[in-house]
Amino acid sequence: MAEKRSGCPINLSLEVIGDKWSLLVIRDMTFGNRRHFRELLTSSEEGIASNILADRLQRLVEAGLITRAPDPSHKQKVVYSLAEPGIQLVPVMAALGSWGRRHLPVSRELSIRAELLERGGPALWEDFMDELRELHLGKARPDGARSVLAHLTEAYLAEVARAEN
Amino acid sequence: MAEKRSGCPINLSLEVIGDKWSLLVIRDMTFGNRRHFRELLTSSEEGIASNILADRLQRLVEAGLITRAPDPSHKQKVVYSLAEPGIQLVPVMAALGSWGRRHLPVSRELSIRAELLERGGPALWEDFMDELRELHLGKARPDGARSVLAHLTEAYLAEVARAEN
DNA sequence: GATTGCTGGTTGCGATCTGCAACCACTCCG
DNA sequence: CGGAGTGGTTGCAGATCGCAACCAGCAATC
Repeated sequence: MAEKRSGCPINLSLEVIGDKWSLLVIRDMTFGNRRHFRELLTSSEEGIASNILADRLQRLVEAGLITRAPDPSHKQKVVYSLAEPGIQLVPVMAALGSWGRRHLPVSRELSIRAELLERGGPALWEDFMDELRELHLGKARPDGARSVLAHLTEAYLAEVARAEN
Repeated sequence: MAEKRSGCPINLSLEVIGDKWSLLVIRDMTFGNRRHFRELLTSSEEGIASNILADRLQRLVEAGLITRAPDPSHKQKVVYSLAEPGIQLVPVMAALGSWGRRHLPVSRELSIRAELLERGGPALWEDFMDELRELHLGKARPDGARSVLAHLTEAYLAEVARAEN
């Protein structure tokens, strides 16, 4: 954070999320709705180490992408939430997912969400971001608004079930 | 490259371009039309070191994002070109640029391109990618097709000139 | 035909980051 | 009180990074 190699938007973005783990943490919070340290640690597909996770969470809080708050239900628990800048990474993850799906050896189960995000386009991303604002920032939204998260998760689980048969 | 922590598209993408330099090299090739080692080395806003540049170029070639070819005009010269997967990173860079422009302390000159890419939307990106296919892959395209690169570069230079006054 | 400069790199080395495993203080539940 | 669960911290070996210095081959210059 001290550094600032140049004022280029791409460069500055990379200085914040240009490493192998930060965006995966955001991804799990966004698509997996994981909010606690242990959830992020043990449910990670890639097996992040606890010290790396602690470091990344701290950095992301400092950078303003996520927030950290005590959980009233348990005095030692901590809830991590996406802040607005973190929520707005949805299009970035969608673009990255589309690219990876096209050019890299992805697994079908894990790429179904990327496919749906790509097909849904910006309109779907906006709905998803509104849903995240509700989940993470407590902003109410109109009754009957579709749950993109549930849609994505169902599709993922269906693929998992299909792969097992 | 040997690793493959998971089959998630986002994770796999990060394993290829998830570091602080790879995407900057692609950016300079894409928006600055830099094709030679020295160009990439000395014109880099961020001051990449030569060993890092050499390493990243090699990795990007191995990953299939760019190609390396001898330059007929000078037996020791080498030309680096974007391959199709590298060209298709345009939407990723556009998304990353939009995000950075919104949430980070960018400089005006360097963010004008991100702004134009954002305003132009996917239609502009497609034209730009077609132009890159012509420049890097030699694929002809219809006469009279607009040059997005020239447009972006002019806007950038105009901003530089404006900042000096 | 020696010099000078440009070409794409390589080498050495210290600092930093990564990844694994073990450990810790605290809190809630029974 | 005992045990499971909480968010982490600590130690340490190995990999990676980043800077600076250096290098051999080629081409134009003097």
